[in-house]
Amino acid sequence: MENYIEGLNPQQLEAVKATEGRIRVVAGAGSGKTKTLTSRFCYLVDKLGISPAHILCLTFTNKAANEMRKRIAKYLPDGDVNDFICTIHGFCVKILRRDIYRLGYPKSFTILDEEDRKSTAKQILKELELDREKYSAKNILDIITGLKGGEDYILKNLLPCTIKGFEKNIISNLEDLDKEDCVNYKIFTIYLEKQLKNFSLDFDDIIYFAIYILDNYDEVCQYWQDQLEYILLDEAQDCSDRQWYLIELLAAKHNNLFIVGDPDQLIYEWRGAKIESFLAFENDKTIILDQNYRSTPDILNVANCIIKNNINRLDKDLFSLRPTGKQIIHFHGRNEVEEMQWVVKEIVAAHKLGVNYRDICILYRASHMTRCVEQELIKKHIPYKIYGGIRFYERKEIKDALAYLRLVEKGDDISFLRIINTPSRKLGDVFIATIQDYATDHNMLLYDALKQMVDYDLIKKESVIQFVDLIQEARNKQYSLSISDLLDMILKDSNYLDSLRLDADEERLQNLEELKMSIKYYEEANINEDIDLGTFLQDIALYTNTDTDMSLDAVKLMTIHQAKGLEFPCVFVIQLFDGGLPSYRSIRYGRARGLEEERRLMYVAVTRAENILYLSESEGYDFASNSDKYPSRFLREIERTLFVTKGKMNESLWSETDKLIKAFNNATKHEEYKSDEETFMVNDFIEHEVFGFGKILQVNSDNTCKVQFKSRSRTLKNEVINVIGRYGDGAEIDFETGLPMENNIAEHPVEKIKENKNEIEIKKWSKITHPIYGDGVVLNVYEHKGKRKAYVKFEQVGNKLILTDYTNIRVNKP
DNA sequence: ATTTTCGAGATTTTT
DNA sequence: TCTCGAAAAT
Repeated sequence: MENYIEGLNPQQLEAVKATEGRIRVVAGAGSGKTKTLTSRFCYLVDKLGISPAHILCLTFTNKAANEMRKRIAKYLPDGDVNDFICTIHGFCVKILRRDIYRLGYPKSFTILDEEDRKSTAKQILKELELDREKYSAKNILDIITGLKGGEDYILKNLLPCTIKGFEKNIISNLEDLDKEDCVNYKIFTIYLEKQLKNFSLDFDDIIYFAIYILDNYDEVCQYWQDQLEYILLDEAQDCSDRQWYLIELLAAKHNNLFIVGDPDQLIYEWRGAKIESFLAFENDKTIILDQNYRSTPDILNVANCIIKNNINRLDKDLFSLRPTGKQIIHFHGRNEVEEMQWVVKEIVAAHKLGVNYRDICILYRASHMTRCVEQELIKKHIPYKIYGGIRFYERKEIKDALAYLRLVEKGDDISFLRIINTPSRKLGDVFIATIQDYATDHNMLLYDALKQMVDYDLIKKESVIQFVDLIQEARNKQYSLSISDLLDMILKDSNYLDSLRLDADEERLQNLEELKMSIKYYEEANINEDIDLGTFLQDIALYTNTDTDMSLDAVKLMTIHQAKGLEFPCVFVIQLFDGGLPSYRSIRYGRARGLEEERRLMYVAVTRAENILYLSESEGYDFASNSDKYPSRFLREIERTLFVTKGKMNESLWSETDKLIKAFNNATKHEEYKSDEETFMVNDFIEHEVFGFGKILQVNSDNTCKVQFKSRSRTLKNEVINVIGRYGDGAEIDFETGLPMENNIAEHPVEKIKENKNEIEIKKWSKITHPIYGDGVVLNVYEHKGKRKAYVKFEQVGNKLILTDYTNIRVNKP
């Protein structure tokens, strides 16, 4: 039982044992992040006697959650696996299942995946007869995501309006909007209407609705805050603002929030993650894990070379104590085929030397890049498996099968439209339009409309009557049959299986068998729980990956995004041309932020490798960016001595890359990274997220400062430092406490706060009480970036905090 | 009314 | 290479 602590290094151990308060761990790639998290979980249960039911452990992917659960189960003898090791979305669904009835939604609300959203968007295109030149399905979804992410949705209470009368609410705002916005809001309204009609939430809504319920129903909020004594958050750098808001809300009572992340591995900026959120996380203690146990020093050197070109980051160099390994190889192909032939040749060679296929991974930026490697792998009869790509639950036959189940359970329009003519019942657009009209006239769901029309003898088509009979029968048997038997019945009676057999579609049939197996497995795993069809469908909607058999002895192919958090002895990063990685889409118009995110992606790719790293690219023409291919600028950033180039390469290609870099630099929008109008002055006392307290020695013209920290001075970007005080010339700082030495102190600012209509001063040495942190002493009051801040030492927390919100503070009489 | 065929145009990343 | 829509064929 004790052994979960074995083999931890001092920093990891510190992170495990710092159980109370807000702890931030900056965990570099391969620094034993998962190990630290699992050990901490076990420590909480084992040493502090906390029930796993009171520990929330949030991850970003199901894969990570499963891995975590598996590892923890190994140490906790009872097999005491709890429900609260899950993804953020998974946890929000738990919140919603319990309390969404308050918003008038059924417990078995539907979860829409991307394809469902897309088909809804297409309906809207048709209904509004939008100009196809101007609007596409993707376009519409972007508008909707944008509006949902915008302030209006939550703040102006549009979200609860999805329950009733939202239309009025939105339309009343229309007059203020110019024409284009008007169309956007119209699209948005119709989308919400469709969602409401079917009681369906998309992935974003899952988070927003959970926040809404917690914000508006105090007893619900209390319930969860009480329950969750400790919260652990994995991959914290990829949290969006909304997710942060949710997590902070959940943690507000016990305030034991432990976050682990690596700013250098932030690769979801495009989904709302902000590097600043992680850097600005207010914390009692920051622990840095910078020893890498995964990779050889050679590989780490390459990674460090690349990532240090990012300006907006924490300056930390990973080190490895492993012996020097195999040199990194770069291959240049004259064309794509040559590149892939070389990759496959190296795989064959490695395999002959005893490397298992399963230990080899091929990484790429975009999923369509698999094509060319696949061809070569097939030719040489090398087993391989693509992870992601068309995922299991996104396959047509699986979605069809699940749509049948969903139609039985809920009768929603999206499922209905998906399978009403699958397999073919010889029904076309005209037929569906009549049903749609009927449904609109009577304000009904499409399926209900169809059923009524059949009941009233308005439809006499045999195939349709059969269809309705089938669904009705399935509904009758819904509670008496197991889910797998129910599915069996539906697939047989609907002739879905027969239609596949007719096409001799062996693979699809096999996939359906696999689905049945996984349903059986699900039923067995939850045998004690009261699962119904609705719960099952929600669970499966979140579970987009099968990612089970990682053990299969086959070469792995995946996107870099999917490889996050994984490691492989041998890694190939392919298609490293400029425009591929960095992707031309991210860096056009000179987007500096875009380029930095791509660079982090490259960093993630390189740091997946344990022993051997291959980097390959080739000449030719790229359809996507409409340009010739040249080596990636990231290859250019690697010191030449750190890798060897193979293949016939004309050195002049590098200068083409250099031209691209130059063009980019000319177009770069530097204002993205411009610091605030903050003035930094020599002798200002500052605090840095990681290096702690320091004093400014020198202010440079390029938005950097030279800062004296305890043991050494560093030159840092202004953005990453925080002024905490200004005490006049010659003042000295205590590097431990951040306080000025007693001599030479200039005047202290005084902050006035309102309490019960009376103004009360807080100033240095004021004693205050905070609702969460308890009693504390004010060490300093200052203004930073236009915001009032108090620097306070709290007794209970045992550390100092910067407070920005005084609303709940009580000042104690001296 | 449905299915097949053909050609043009587009291609990131995920819960 | 794949996807989508329109036109032709069934």
